[in-house]
Amino acid sequence: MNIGDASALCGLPVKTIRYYEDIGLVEPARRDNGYRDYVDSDVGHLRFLQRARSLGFSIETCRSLLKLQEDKNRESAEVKRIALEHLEEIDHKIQELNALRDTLHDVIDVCPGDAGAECPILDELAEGGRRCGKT
Amino acid sequence: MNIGDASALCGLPVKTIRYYEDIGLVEPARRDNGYRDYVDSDVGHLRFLQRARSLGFSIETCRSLLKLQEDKNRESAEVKRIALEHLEEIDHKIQELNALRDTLHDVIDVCPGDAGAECPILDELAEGGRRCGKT
DNA sequence: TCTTGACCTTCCAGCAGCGGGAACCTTCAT
DNA sequence: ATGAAGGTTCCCGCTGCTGGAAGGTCAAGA
Repeated sequence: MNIGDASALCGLPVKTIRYYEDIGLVEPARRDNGYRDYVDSDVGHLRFLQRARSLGFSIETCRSLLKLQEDKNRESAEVKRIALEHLEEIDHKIQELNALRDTLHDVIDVCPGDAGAECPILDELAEGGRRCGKT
Repeated sequence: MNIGDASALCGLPVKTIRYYEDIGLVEPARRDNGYRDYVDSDVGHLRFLQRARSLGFSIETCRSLLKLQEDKNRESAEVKRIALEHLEEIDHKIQELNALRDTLHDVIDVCPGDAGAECPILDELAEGGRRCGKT
C-alpha cells in the first residue's frame, strides 16, 4: 500500500510518516518505482506510534516502547516503569503550569484594564515584586 | 558594563542576551573595542524580559509587552488583554495535560508491572481501546 | 615585557518534531 | 496525449535558545 493509504489508516500526516522512516522507526519495503510499500504490520507500528505520541511520549521513548512491543521476552515491569516516568514528567509540568497560572492570575487581577497607562502587570515585570513565584 | 555583568544582573545567560540582541529586543551600544556596553536601562529591559519569559510569554509577546512598557500613551486594557490571552492558553494546556494524565494513569493502573510479557499498556497502544482520550 | 587566563567577538551547527515548498517522476483516467 | 493526483528527494524554517570553534582584548602576575 502507498504512503497516502497508510497515512489515512494510521492518522499520521504523510510528512510525519516519512520522517519516522528517516529516523528509523518504521522502514517499509520499496517497490520497483521507488514508492514505499506499507504492509499491515507497518501500519500497525504507525498506529502504535500515533497513539504513543498522542499520549505525549517522546520519539525516543516511542522507539523503546516499539521495541518492547516486538520483544516477546519483555517484562511488563519495564513498560510500566517507562510509563510511570512519563506520568511523573507530566505531573511535574502540570504543577509548573498551575503555579504559573496562579501567578499570572494574581497579577492580572489587580490590573484595571482601562484606558489609563497605569499597569500593575508591567510594573510587576519591570520591578519584579515579591509576589513573583519561583522562590 | 560588559555583557557578563549584565548577565549577572538580569539572570539571563550571556548567550541568551546576545540572542535577544540578534532578534532586536535589546540592542546595547558598542565600545571602540567592539564590546557591548550595557547601561542601566538595557539591564532593566533584560530583567523585564527574564520575568516575562519566566511567566511563559512568547518572545514575540515579550516584544509587544516591552513596547507597551516604553509607550507612555499605552492603555492598561491592552496589556491586560494580552495577559488574559496568555492565561487562557495556559489553562488550555493544563486541561490537555490533565486529560493526558488521567488517560495515562488509567492505563498504567491495569498493568501488572511484573516479569511477565503481558502488558495492557502496550495492548492499548497497539489496539487503541475505547478508553483512549481525545474523542 | 611577556604570558596567562578570563573575558569578549562572530559565525555555524544542533536540539524536537515535524511542516512547507521546490523540482522532479509515476500512475491513472480521459 | 494530457492533466491531475499521487509519489520521490532535498533543503529550509519554526521556538528559543545552547554549545563550540576560531579569534580579539584586557588586567594581573612573574
